[in-house]
Amino acid sequence: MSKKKDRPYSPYTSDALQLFGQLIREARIVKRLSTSELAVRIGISRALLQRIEKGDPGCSVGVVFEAAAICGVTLFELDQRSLARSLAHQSTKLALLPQSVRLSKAVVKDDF
Amino acid sequence: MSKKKDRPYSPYTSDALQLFGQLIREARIVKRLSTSELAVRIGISRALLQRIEKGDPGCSVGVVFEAAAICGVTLFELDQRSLARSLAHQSTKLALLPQSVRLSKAVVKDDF
DNA sequence: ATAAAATGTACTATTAATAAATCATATTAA
DNA sequence: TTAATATGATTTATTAATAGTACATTTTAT
Repeated sequence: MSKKKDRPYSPYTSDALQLFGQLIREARIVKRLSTSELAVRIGISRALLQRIEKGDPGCSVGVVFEAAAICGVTLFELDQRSLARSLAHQSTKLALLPQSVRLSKAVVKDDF
Repeated sequence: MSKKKDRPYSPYTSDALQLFGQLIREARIVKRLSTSELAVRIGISRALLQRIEKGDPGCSVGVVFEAAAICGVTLFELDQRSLARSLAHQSTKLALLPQSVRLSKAVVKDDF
């Protein structure tokens, strides 16, 4: 049976997921943690951690990021402080952009 | 009511999720795409895209990465080819590590 | 100013993620 | 080698994610 959604993912997404999972797995092994031990630290089941390490796209992004954080795998190649600063900066930048996107009709009366 | 799981996320994870969502939002606006238009391209509902842009940790990592990919937001700051190469390299590296982690008993008879 | 359109929320039904338990297999310290 | 243990895989019950819809609000081109 197996009624899973089977969403189409781009190769870029699939590769990124796999790479991310492998980075977590490598970090875990280097730290000499078993899947059970790490799962407990993250607060998830061992089965879920195994899916994360395999790059399963169905895992929630929060637990995947948390697993990375606890393993010491950086996100955006930024440490905690740099990440906080980037977020603040990005928030400011975003506030300056238009709040809603609408297509402007007739560019400039379509001149010349 | 409201029986949501309420997992504890570290500040690092929360910040990373928010930043990621904002990068996607910025890219969408710069490309002059409405949330509806982008959602269609990603193949998800508009509501889900809005949760992604807000940095909701409950979204599945696959759709979040796919949204980024379609918006042109890079993962690991790598383009498609570099990402594929990194994955290949990481796979090789991982194959050289021990397949299972076990704690070696009695470090050195606990001497000091 | 105003009207059209985008965004923000909220609700429900359906589908999928997750935890927990179990068993089989693979791995490694001794 | 072998015995202990980690890993892989599966199954079931529970909980949460997602799509779809609708409606209120905000935004912006005119």
